[in-house]
Order: sequence, then structure tokens, then C-alpha cells
Amino acid sequence: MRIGEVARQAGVSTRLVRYYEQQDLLAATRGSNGYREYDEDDVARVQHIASLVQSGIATKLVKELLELEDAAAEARPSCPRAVADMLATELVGIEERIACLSRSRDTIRDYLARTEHAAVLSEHAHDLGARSPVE
Amino acid sequence: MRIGEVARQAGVSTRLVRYYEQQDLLAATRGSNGYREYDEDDVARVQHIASLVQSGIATKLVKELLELEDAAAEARPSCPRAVADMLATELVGIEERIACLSRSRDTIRDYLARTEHAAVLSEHAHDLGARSPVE
DNA sequence: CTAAACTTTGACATCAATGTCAAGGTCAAG
DNA sequence: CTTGACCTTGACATTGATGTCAAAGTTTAG
Repeated sequence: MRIGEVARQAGVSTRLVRYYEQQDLLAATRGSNGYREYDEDDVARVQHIASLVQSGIATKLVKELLELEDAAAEARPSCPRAVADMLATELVGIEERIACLSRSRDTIRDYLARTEHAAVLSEHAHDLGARSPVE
Repeated sequence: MRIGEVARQAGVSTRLVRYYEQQDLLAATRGSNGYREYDEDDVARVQHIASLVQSGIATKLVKELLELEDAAAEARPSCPRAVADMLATELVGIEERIACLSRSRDTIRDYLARTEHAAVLSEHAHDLGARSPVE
């Protein structure tokens, strides 16, 4: 599949797909004509990247995260102490974001639930499971 | 307390505090000398704003969220259908970010737990409760 | 073959969030 | 009173994530 298709399926612009590649977050094989070629996994990867970036994760960190996932297989990975510290720091940053967003999610949900338009909650029904603890 | 102190306590630059005020996210009383004056609640508000912005929430939306929280008291708020729809849309956006960040959090945790530096997890100990479901 | 739709690279534009610097007022300690 | 630390406003610079446009090659449908 070519760039236009992957962009459409992932819901981003082709510009961004190229940008992600330029930032080393994504690799594409090239056809003999020079066109980038992708598969379904790439669509998922692009979606993942876009989500992370929209969540305020800098592309530099996104790259690290993707590498961690790619290397998820390794049973007992080894990394310099400094890297582990950095990751731990990023981890708390991410945890803080989650807590913060969870709070806002609850705020919106509670608000909507009390308006006369509570119905929109079930329309845009997503995962209206039990309120998860703020973690 | 003045701007330098609130900025220090909230962990942001004074520049940002003024920026937030300019974006109507924050209000300050003014002393007779023209200096902005804040209290502890403002520190919390600034921290909250900064967290939201760092989570990729645009200031325009942050403003909406803060207004919702401020108006949390109203028992049965009324809002135009269009506003409710907009909030519902933002809600799913936020839920997606939470899911995405939760996944990355798990990735980092799992990775660190398998390295020889698993200790950093308890050092930067934060809330190491049971892994919450990805919601 | 031709026209429309796509792709490539590269440059330039934009927008939001921040930093930084300057010129001047305020305040507190010595 | 003077000096250093802090505050004011305002302007300008930067950075990251994007959009947009242009010139040129490619592919595909008719």
C-alpha cells in the first residue's frame, strides 16, 4: 500500500507520515519507482505514533517508546543505568498525565451526565465501563 | 504571594503564568503597585493547567475544562446541544489519549522491571499499585 | 495517448507554547 | 541612598508539529 492509503487509514495527512519517517519513527520500503510502500502493521504504527504525539509525547520520546516495544521480546534487556533513570523519569511524567487526563475525563463525564443531553454519552458510546480508579 | 513564588511552587516559568493569564485560564488580583497577587489555590490551578497543556490539551479546551470544574456545583447545568456534542467528542479524544498513555506506561514498566535496574521503579516510587485496566 | 490522481523532494508558512531580552518601576537589605 | 532581586509590559526568537505549494516523475483509467 502506498502513502496516501496508509495516511487515509491511519487518519493523518501524508505530510505527517513523511514527517514521522524523517523523525526516524517509521521506515518504509521503496518500490523501484521510488514510492514508499507500507503494510497494515505500518498503519497501526502510524496510528500509535499519532496518538502519542497528540498526547503530548515529543517525537524523540516516541522513538524511545517504539524501540522499547519493538524490543519487547528480549527476556532480560540490559541498558545503562542512566537510561533506566531517564525512563523512570519519563514514566512518572506519563503517570502524571494519565492522572490529569483521568480527572478531566471524569469532569466531563459528570458534567454531561447532569445536563439534559446525557444521551450524548451513550451515543458516542465508547467504553462506558465502570469508572476506573484514577491511576 | 507574587508571581515568582507561584511559578516556583507550581514548577513553571513566570512567563507561562502570565501566558496562562493572557489566555484567560487564570486571573490575578493586583496590588496597588500593579504586581499580581496569588494564593495557594492559584498554585494548584497553575499546576493543573500546566499538566493539561503537557498532556496535549489545547489552551482553548483547557479553558472549557476549567470552567466545567468551576461550575461543578450546579446541580443540573444546561448547555446547548452543540456544546454537549463538542464535549462528548473531546471526551473520546481524552479517553483515547489515556488508553494510549496507559499502554506506554505499561511498556516502560514492563521493560524496566526486566532490566537489571528494576530498582528505579521503587526509587521513583509513585503509585505502584496494581496495574489498572487499560481504560 | 491523455488527463486525473498520486508520489517525490524541498521550501516556505503557520500556530501554539515557550524562551529571552530590554527598559523601566518596586522593594528590601545594608 | 544604593544595590540586587523582583515585577511590569512588550517585542522578538525559537521549537515542534503541521499545512501548503511547486516542480517533476508515475500510475491508472478512459
